[in-house]
Amino acid sequence: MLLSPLFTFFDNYLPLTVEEQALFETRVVQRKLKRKQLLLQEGFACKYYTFVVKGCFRMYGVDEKGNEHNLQFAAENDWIADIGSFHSEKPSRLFIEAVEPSAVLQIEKQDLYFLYLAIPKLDRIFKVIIEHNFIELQNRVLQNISSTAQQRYLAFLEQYPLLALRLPNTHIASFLGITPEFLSKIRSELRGNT
Amino acid sequence: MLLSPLFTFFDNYLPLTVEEQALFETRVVQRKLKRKQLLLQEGFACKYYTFVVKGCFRMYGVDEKGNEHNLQFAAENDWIADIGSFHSEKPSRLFIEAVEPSAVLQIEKQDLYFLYLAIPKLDRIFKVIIEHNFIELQNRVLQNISSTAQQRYLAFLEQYPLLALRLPNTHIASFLGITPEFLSKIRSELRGNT
DNA sequence: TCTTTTTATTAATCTAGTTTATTGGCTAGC
DNA sequence: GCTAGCCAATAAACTAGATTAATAAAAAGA
Repeated sequence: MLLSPLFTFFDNYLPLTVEEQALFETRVVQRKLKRKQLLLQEGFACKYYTFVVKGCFRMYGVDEKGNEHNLQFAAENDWIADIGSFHSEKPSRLFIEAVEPSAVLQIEKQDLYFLYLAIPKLDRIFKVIIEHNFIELQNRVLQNISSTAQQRYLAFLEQYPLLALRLPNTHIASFLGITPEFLSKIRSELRGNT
Repeated sequence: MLLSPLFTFFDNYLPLTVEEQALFETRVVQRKLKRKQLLLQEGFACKYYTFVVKGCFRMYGVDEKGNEHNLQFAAENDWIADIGSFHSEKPSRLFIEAVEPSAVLQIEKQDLYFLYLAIPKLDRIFKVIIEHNFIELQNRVLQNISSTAQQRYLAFLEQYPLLALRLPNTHIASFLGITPEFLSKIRSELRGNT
């Protein structure tokens, strides 16, 4: 069944009953995306909370010079959305793009709000999910303000070994806040090449 | 009354009933701190979720060279805790220090968990609080990977004008991920001095 | 008020990371 | 199985920001 990865994911927090799952199912839509297809575009409100079933996404901002900066990646069993824009319905400043051919489940705001009321434990579940994401992000900020690019790259490899294999280095460099050229230099130094 | 700032704070999300407030009161302790006094020390578990009634705190990590890196500030009506350590009860890698003489309200883990069960809307409230903090942190990460130190300093002044007046520049520099000397240079450039 | 500790500033030198340009290898999609 | 458009690597010149050191200014607290 299509939603089973999502319910399995919830099982890690608080399992939903069969009735709750049925209710959830009526409010979720599935979608498939090709490589480079956008889930969210700057200037538009983020309409969906998205759960990744298969594939990989990146959320990024574009600066005044036109450079892209990867803020977040999301692969299987991750959620991705511009949460601020989702709740406020204001235009987002971010993009979300499929890095690979992907499959997702999406919930609209009105449906998520309905589900929060109908299934109170969802407040608890999403509170814990976002707490986890918050902790991860806090570690990243601490890394950013206290470590060199090489240390951050090594930490990235350690924390996301599978993502590191799937993503082009240029996306990893952008996530780390350095240029692809400098990442290339770091990699060659780590290799020990002259 | 001592807890009124906290209940006023909750009113911005979902107001507590008088009964709920009374219940809350039995699980909260107040505490006063002198300048430089620690709420949390590296190596110890973070025992409390702390709400700042008066004063100002900084949460920071110390790197292998002994340099401090400010991860977060918290002033009146902010919450502060090492959330990961609080839930897991594992030793924290962070410090929380009073930057000014301060007054706080604190909840222990067992009490917070009790309150989550007794007052279900607290799940909702804390979900929204942490969502706000998450969005703020995400903006900061995007800034860190995409802007120069000067741009980050100007953004800090704009976003936290009052904090900028209360905090020594050395703490602001550490928050921005630069040295105090370089912040001094930025400030002199902004002043237009030769 | 006075003393001690903390904080801000300046300047010279050094380095991590950027910019720009060029090359060759891949791989997606036809 | 070709071909166009990515993507990785390298290198030289350049710049944002770190480091070191020394002095001035300002708060804290008693």
